Amino acid sequence: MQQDVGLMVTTYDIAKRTGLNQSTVSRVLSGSTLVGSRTSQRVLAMCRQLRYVPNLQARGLKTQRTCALAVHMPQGSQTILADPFVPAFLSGVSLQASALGYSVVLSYPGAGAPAANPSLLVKSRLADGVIHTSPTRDDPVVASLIRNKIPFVTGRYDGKTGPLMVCVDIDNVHSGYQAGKFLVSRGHRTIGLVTESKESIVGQDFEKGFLRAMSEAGVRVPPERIKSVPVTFEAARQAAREMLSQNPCPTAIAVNTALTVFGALEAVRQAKMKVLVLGVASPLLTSLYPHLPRIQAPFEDLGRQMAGVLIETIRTGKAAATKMLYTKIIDRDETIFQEESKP
Amino acid sequence: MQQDVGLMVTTYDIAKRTGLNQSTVSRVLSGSTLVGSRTSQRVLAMCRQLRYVPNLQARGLKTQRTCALAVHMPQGSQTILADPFVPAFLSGVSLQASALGYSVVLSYPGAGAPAANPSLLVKSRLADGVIHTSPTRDDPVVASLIRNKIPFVTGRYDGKTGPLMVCVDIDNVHSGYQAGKFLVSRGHRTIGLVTESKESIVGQDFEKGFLRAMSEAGVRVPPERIKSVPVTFEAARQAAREMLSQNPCPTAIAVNTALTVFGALEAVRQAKMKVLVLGVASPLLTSLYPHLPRIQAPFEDLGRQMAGVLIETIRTGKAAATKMLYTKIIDRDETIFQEESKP
DNA sequence: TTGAAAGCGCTAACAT
DNA sequence: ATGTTAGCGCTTTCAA
Repeated sequence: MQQDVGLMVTTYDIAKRTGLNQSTVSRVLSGSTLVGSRTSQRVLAMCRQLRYVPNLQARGLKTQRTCALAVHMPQGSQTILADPFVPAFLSGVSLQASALGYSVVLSYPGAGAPAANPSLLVKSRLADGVIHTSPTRDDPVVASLIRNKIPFVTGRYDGKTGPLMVCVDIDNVHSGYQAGKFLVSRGHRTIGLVTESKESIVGQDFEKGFLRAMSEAGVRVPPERIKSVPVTFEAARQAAREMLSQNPCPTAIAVNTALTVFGALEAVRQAKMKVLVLGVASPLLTSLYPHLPRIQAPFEDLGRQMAGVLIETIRTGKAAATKMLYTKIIDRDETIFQEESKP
Repeated sequence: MQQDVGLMVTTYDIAKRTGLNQSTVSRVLSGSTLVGSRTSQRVLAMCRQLRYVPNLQARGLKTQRTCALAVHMPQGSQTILADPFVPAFLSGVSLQASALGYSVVLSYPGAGAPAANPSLLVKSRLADGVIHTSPTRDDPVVASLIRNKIPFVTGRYDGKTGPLMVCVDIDNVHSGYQAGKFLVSRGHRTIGLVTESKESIVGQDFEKGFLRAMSEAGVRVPPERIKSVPVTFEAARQAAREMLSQNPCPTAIAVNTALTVFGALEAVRQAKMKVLVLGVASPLLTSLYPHLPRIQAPFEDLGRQMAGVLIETIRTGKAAATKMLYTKIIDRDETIFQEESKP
């Protein structure tokens, strides 16, 4: 039995105890092939015995890598504090990162020096690249990342791109299209749409896909049946209520965020009408309304993919290809609706 | 204007360009007083000009610190993926950490080598200490942390403690007590209780506080009016439904998790009864039922406090004092209910 | 196949 | 008040 010394065990200690050179120990640990299998055994055994753990700071200083990803959360604490997808997303990032030998550092804006600026996170050698969730239009953070030649991945972005920048996002055009196709396939012809405000690319894309599906089905959607609202329960309820008082009244309403669905559902409930609401799934939605079809957005997978693609970019030194993820529509019987043609 | 070289700017570069010694540059940057204010100016100016960013790996290797905290998330991906408080908690941790000059690394279990074991996170010099959310009974992670002399902070813990271990938690006895007092003060005398399963310390504490309030008010609570359920919507709905069919029927039900409230509310709705449900607040609860009193748990503050206390422990080398945080009851008119005496 | 030696960028004695 | 020097623990040439 080995006593637990408080001091750190180094490769030098392993070398001393095995009678080998410190660099040989290092070779064994980095899996070098140019080392005898006998010595390799001895070294490995001693590492276990002394509970050797490599010092990542020392390794990183030498190799100029950190093997860490920084996740930069969006501004607007209000939104982000309540976002039900943050846990799933972070879990995806973290699992994929650690599967590829990377760790994850978190960066919320609003505070201390390096955390505020993602570029500094990399320049100060806290991470090798940045996951920048939800870019704004002409995002200054994106500009800074490009200017500083930082490998990073972000969502769909319309502005200037860079050689180490990758976009991975959920395809909201596809999502809206599928939602539309689904409702049509279930016999609906008078369909309302509640999306987040016009500013949002997410909302715009969803609407575009939705309208394409309508047009393919020969369904006309008058402007009063499309409402863009702030992402709040109350705004969504108002919008849906107005829609329900129209003539003709929609038989279904599509909603593109996980929060606003509840507002629309409440409006329907209060109006005591039988109108189908098709919205983005959250665990709570399924609990509250178990027999409702829903749009399932792959947030954990988004985290996984972003981490994977970023690591690839870091390793190869050139941007991986843009990647799109697709939402699924889960029907009330838990089957998956899939319209073949993607827009 | 300075051209943007891709290479890293070091203190040596600053020294060369100012004609000073590299160690003098280092002194200036670490705010040493034994340096002339003239030279200090020159150095700082040159640092700005060359956009110098300190290399934290090098600094850490030398100082044997990382200035980073590891946050270790609990097991059971199902729960954690849906937990609405994760974002608020992480934001609190991150903001407080960066305010004190620390960064945050994330560790979800279930994957790669160092991430799985919080002790290794510190031994591999990825962090100086660990935030271990929600310990289990006789938690092996806690044991490992103690054994390895790792500074860490966790929730309320009954088992063996260690010299670098701190507990910070929300006082659930107090929470249950306040909930009980509040309901009594509003005239209720027949009150049901739905808590999470008997195994959970959180649930036990809440029940203890609740019963104390009842006993102080001279209200007897028969066992059938207390139900411990798994933290699911369905289980809570069942439990509440049974309770509503009892005779006498409760006029109020207290619920101690943010998810199960919805189940209880649904049961009340379906029974078409006017029974008050007092549960833990989530953003969605306030949206869906705006005119309901609620128990507000300070999760962002919990993150802040855990980070603060952990950093203190790291810096001083001895455990900070245990700290308790209190929930608040927000009444329907948004005022805060506060019973003076704390249990 | 292994050893010797240099050095990543920084801090912190120690010397001046 | 500033310069000199020695490492922190590791990887990686270059020799042997």
